[in-house]
Amino acid sequence: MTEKFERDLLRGSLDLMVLSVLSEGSQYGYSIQKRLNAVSGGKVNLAAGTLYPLLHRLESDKLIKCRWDDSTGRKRKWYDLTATGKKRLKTQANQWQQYAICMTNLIGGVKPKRA
Amino acid sequence: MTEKFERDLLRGSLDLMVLSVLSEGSQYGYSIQKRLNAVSGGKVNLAAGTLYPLLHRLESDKLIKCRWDDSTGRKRKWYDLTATGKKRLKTQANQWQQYAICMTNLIGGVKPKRA
DNA sequence: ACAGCATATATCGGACGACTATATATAGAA
DNA sequence: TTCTATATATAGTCGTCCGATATATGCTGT
Repeated sequence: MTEKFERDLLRGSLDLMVLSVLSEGSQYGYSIQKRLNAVSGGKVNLAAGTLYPLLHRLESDKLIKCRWDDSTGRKRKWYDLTATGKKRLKTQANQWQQYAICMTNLIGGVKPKRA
Repeated sequence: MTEKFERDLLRGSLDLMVLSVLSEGSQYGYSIQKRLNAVSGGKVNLAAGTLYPLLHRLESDKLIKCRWDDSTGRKRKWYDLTATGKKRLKTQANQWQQYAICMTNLIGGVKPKRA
């Protein structure tokens, strides 16, 4: 059931999704994956081949930073937002909201299949 | 100034945008471009190299149909939604709204865990 | 008449990212 | 031991958004 969102619908907001999740606190890749899945009711189900390259990209853009840590009993790569990342999160979220308003106007105008 | 939305933000919803515009009635490529620009306050500014291939794709998917007409004084390629296209518009709009809810939750701070 | 610009459509090639497939390794359960 | 879930990684594929480029017409100003 719970069908996934279409591929390209997520493109362009996946970065924002991950940054948002990380704004809740430290996470590692796998936990981000599970968190997004939970929050979306199963509709965002990132493949590992999507997630890890994405994290590497965010890291090389200095939006997030990582550290290996096994003090929780298992070796994991923990990620945190950088200051730049927090700023980016804000501007991206803002832009997304403007985009959403625009889309809502467009779609909203769809409605009436005449009386 | 009105900056354009980031490239990939629109990816995945451009089809929906165009279908929405066409639900208002017959339009030709150039007018769709101008209409989206107006509705978005200048933030959606499709390149011709984006728009026309997109229209061709929607047409080959039988979501829209076209006819050349110059009775308005100029030769233009007019597009209309097909029955399939109208159906697709509804399901896509619906899916987008679910996606928007999901994003809003995330951006909104995902808020309180448990309880 | 002509220049210049907006209108109008079209295609090609580049860039980039989501996804599939594949690989590796460890922890816990059967 | 075997199987599954956890955990990370990369290579290759594919779709599409966009810039560049091409062509043609209509209008406006000089």
